Amino acid sequence: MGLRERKKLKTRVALIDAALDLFLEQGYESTTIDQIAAAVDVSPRTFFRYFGSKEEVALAPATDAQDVFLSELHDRPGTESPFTALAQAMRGAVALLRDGEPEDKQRFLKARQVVEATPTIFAGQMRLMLANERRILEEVARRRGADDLRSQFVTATFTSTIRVGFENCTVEELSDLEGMTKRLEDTFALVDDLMTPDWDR
Amino acid sequence: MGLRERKKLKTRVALIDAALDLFLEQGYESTTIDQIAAAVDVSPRTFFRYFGSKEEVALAPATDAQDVFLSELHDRPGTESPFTALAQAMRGAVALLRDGEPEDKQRFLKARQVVEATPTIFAGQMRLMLANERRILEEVARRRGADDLRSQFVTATFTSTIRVGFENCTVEELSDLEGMTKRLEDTFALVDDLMTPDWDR
DNA sequence: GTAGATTATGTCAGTCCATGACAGATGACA
DNA sequence: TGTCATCTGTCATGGACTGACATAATCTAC
Repeated sequence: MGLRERKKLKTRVALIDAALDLFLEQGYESTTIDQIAAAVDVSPRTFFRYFGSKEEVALAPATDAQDVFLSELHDRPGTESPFTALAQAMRGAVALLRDGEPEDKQRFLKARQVVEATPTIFAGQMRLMLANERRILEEVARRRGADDLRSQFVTATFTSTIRVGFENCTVEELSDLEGMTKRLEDTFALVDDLMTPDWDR
Repeated sequence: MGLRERKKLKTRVALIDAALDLFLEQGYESTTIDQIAAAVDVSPRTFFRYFGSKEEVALAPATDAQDVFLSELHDRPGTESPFTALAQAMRGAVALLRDGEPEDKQRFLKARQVVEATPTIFAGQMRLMLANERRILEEVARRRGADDLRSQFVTATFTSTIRVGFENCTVEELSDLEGMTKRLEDTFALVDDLMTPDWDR
């Protein structure tokens, strides 16, 4: 990797970190692009060369996490039922974060706090999840061998499950991956309980 | 109702109609507040006295529809299971729209087209639905006698069901309540199929 | 290492969304 | 009719974003 590429990556991460710290400190709305840019010592115009909007920088960690999830999903064995594969991919993504760089984990947790505290950002995350849902649907349809209403429902149920799991996290659990994992497992277990056997086949 | 009050209501509806027509004609992003205000012959500043943001005017019909739904939900008999009550309330809300003023119906369908065509507005609608979900959860928890994870899941499943039903609408079905109704019924039937008996009790 | 091509960055000007302040217009009501 | 409350327009401002252009940094080939 050349110097230029490394420098860009560094600036990008610096912008995300500066933005998240400012958002947590003084709130998303009252933080200006000028402040974020000044903290990293770049011009405001440069900020917009890295991120298309103020919202995008707040959602960058979530976006990255979703990419990790999708990559995990593609690695799941084809024998697993759709929902099992989705749940396992989620566990895999969380495990990667847990065993990875502490800085990445911190960044992810900070971003989650910002998302949770800011309605407009929360809506943006929903948009991300729905965009992702299309790619998840492809995988579900592939495993079930049918791109129909039922595949859509399986996919939407997974999205709901993740969402409800996250929503139940208390403030302290938001800064702790273990707590988040437990909430997710509880919700996965409930789905197993309420669905008819092979509902996702 | 006094003249002043009637005039305000008239201006509000005129702003919504003008905005929706412009959004459909030239797209949401490329429509300016100035254009909307000019079409109704008020100052741009006045627009913001009726709507807090450009997004709000696009979501006004959706907001009204959700209020109707909640009111229907409260009217459902207490003997119905939570999910049944939710589905029936939805049917009731659609029926009200079908049998009501043709203009209201047209406005609702136009707004749905704009929502469907504009990602940022779509995200906004998600935010609306999630805000509503809290009030729906109260009703579900009341009927089940427990404000727990399961009540949350029932509520989230309902939201997903509505969303999937709407998503499946083709472009022509978006301008036709009957088509939308059929999609919703298909999705309700699927839920009945995939869930264990009394899953929502 | 130097020249020339690429690409990143800063500066500047401009548009649009959104909000506060104030003054004038209009409906409400005794 | 006169007074009061409320609505509206005008003006000024700040902050998000974008296009255009010049400068500076990196890369590539020699």
